[in-house]
Amino acid sequence: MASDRGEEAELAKAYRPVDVEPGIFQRWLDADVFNPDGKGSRADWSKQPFVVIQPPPNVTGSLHLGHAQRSTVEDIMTRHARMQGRPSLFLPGLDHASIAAQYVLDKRLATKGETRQSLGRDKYLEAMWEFVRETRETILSQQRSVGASLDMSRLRFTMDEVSAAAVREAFVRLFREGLAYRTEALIHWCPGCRTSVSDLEVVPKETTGSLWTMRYHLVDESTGAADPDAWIAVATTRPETLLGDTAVAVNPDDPRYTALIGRQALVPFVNRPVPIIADSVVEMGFGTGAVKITPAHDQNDYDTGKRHGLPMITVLDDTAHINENGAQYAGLDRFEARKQIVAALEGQGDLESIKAHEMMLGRCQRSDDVVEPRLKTQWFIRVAPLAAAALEATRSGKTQILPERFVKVWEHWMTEMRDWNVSRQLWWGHRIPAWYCPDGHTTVTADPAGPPACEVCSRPVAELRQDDDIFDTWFSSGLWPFSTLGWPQKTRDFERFYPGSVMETAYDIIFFWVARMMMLGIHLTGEAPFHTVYLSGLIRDPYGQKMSKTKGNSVDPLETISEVGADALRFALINGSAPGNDSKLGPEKIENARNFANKLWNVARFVLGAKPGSIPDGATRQLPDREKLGPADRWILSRAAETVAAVDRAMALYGFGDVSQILYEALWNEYCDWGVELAKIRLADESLSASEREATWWTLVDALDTYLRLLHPTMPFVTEAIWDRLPHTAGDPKLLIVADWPIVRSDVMDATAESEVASLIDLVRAVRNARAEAKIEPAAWLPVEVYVPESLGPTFEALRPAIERLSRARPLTRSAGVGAIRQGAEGGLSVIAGDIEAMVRPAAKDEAQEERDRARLERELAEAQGLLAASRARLANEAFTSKAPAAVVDGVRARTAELEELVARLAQRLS
RNA sequence: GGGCGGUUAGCUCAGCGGUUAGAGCGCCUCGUUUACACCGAGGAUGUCACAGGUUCGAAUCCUGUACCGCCCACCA
Repeated sequence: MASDRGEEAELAKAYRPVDVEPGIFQRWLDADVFNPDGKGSRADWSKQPFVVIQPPPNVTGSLHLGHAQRSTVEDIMTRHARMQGRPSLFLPGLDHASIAAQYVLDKRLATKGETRQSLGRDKYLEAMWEFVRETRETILSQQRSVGASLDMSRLRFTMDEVSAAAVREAFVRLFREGLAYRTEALIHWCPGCRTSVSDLEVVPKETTGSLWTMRYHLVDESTGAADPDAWIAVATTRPETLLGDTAVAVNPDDPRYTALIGRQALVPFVNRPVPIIADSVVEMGFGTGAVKITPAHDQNDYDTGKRHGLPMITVLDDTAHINENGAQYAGLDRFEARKQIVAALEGQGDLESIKAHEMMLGRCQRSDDVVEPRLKTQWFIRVAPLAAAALEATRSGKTQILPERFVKVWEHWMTEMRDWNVSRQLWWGHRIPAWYCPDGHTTVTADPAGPPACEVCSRPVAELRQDDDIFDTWFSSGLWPFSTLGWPQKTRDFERFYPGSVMETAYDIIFFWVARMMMLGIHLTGEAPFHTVYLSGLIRDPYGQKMSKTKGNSVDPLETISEVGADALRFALINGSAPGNDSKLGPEKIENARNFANKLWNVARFVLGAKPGSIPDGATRQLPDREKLGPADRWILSRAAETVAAVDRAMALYGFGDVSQILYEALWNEYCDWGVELAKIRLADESLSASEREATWWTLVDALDTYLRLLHPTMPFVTEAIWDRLPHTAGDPKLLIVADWPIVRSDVMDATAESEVASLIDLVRAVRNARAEAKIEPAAWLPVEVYVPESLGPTFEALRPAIERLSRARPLTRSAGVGAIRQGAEGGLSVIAGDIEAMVRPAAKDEAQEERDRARLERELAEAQGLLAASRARLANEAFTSKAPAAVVDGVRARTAELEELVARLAQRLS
């Protein structure tokens, strides 16, 4: 393709992404430009490296729109930095996603009649590795199809050896510092996944349950037996846990129960006498005001139990069946046990009532099973000191959170966070490097071979037993920004690329991931892992719902890419979206983006095809000689320079949506609609010298070159394809991806050209408007007389052929004064555009047409008068003139004068 | 229960203290001028949710209200 450069490249009439994109990606790969150390890299190592951190997608996953959007944002930042010459790293990776991967694999095994348990740990892990080998390429290739310029030479997987070493090292350090500890505590248990999960993995869901009110008979103090006539009624949503009850609690201030405090109640079925205790957690107004306390199966009760030193009786096993402590209910599933217990209570007359009850029920994020609080011995990370350091980093500005409104959420959460349970009773993940000896000592080591012996009593390793559990996936994800760079080794990459620049992710994993990276990163490396946290919004369907395959409302990014191309998809995902805001993506938006890609493609076709024959093929691009330029040329160059400045400003604020909008408007409304249209006429103007026509063409090329550079991060494929065919300067690299980001060229900024050309564009618009409103045959050429102020004369003359053609004016005559035009107004269409006045002369007298024109002028007059009145009223307001800034007051004065002038002119035309 | 967003043209959204509130789509009228009908020219459409307040000036800032959405929270 490179060899086509300069030749008359035949381009398809419509932009066809399929013809263009695969080849381009391959060219980038061949040139080795994604790797900042690659042979095609033009990285300037004296500049601050740019490192974007992406959440590594799940190995078993496939691309959805959320990924596509994030990859796009990350890629835009990376490409932008790369073009600025900064060594830029966009590191690809995969997450092993313990629980999610096991969930998927288990389902798969189930179709073959196998289970995790039937295979056993080793076989299961083998199966997992095999599975992961199959799936891992999918998501990576999908990311590439969006155009993500990932440096594949640095691909990392959270289960690779580098990551494993980091996990062990991190854990050992935390353990030695007392920040990792093992204890029995109440944790969330998912009976479906058969593992504990962290607080975050429990999703509370609105559920209609029942509130059962049941009687616990009091223990007769003299006989020690249940008193059939005395009871305390308790309300519960979980009757089956009564098997594990060890108290009944009432509020100490509740007069109804004061007399009962200190007495014993008998738990049904298990016939356990338990104390009636007083605790202020009990709400007097709820239920009966008396609560059964099951410390081993409820967070609240656990706390109450701790406060009162109550026994904790576990009645559920790993599969949520009643265990041996459940008397006759042992072996029953929790819900079956509930049913039977309720029935039994009712049978013995101890069930007072059943009421429907709205409540929040915790379910497993992964399997949707109802999560069971229960006691387990697990490893925890002491979070308070880590969170404090993370908070310090955001408060001091070492790490900035965008958009800012998330800071409050962040602060709140980091302040309230409970210790993090990192043990998982799963197999796919990093096994906890802790060994226990029969004497109860714990030995922890980073050595992959394990410890030689118990570090307390020196028992040989053979007598030690390694912890069966693995770490929560987020523990290894939390090390991602540095484990990927080889930490704890002081590698070259770690030195150069840590800490990262921007961490990009959707706001829904701010706690799961961002918080953990911050805490672990600061603690283990001494530095916050990134300077900026950029939080993206979620992509929703056109109805604002989360997309999901089961709902059938999901847009498949790959399908979209095959239809409209990655560029259009990227543009659609970025345009009109603001950081942290959810955005909706429907077919219209994608179509609009596709149209934009096509527009760009076609204007490039035009420019390439319009090359004057006097310019040899393969000529080097040069900035045209300013002397040879027409006003429209100066205008377009100036507009392009202004656009560079505007894009730079938006980029600095991470306003990628703004960037896309600025470029959309500049390219379509300015460059295509006027720049190219004006240039066409000049290019065909035989009265100009060849060098002048060449200068106009070079201007088009120059501005297009600028726009392509600016647009490249957002739409890498089309821009690369077009740029390839455009003439280049000697210093240009072969590929746009490594070309220099445009600098703001103040030397081509030209305020005079901008305002003069804008005035004449307004004139053309006004003439067109008058003609259309009067319903004049669009194709008709009509004589137009025009008056332009003296100062505009030269520009007007230079653009005369263009104005003629674009406003279909023939002949276009210039009148010496306004008066002359106004005098001959009879039957003509009056046009006022700023300082310029014109008169369009229809071929024949047409009463209806005149009437329509008059109506138009009257409307314009009324409008101008309204505005004038408003302006005058403002100036008449003493408070305004004295208090508003001088510039604003002057602006209104000038505006008023203009309006007065306009009103006078319109009135004169109508008289 | 606490917190955070949102409420702007028929639809989706941008604008977040200063002239006449914008875009895309849709709609209406025209149009095959040799880049583009995935196009061009022109047009219509808004008490910027509501009520107060601050200000010379409010869609924009403050307070409250109403809906909608999300996040956090141990009423069993």
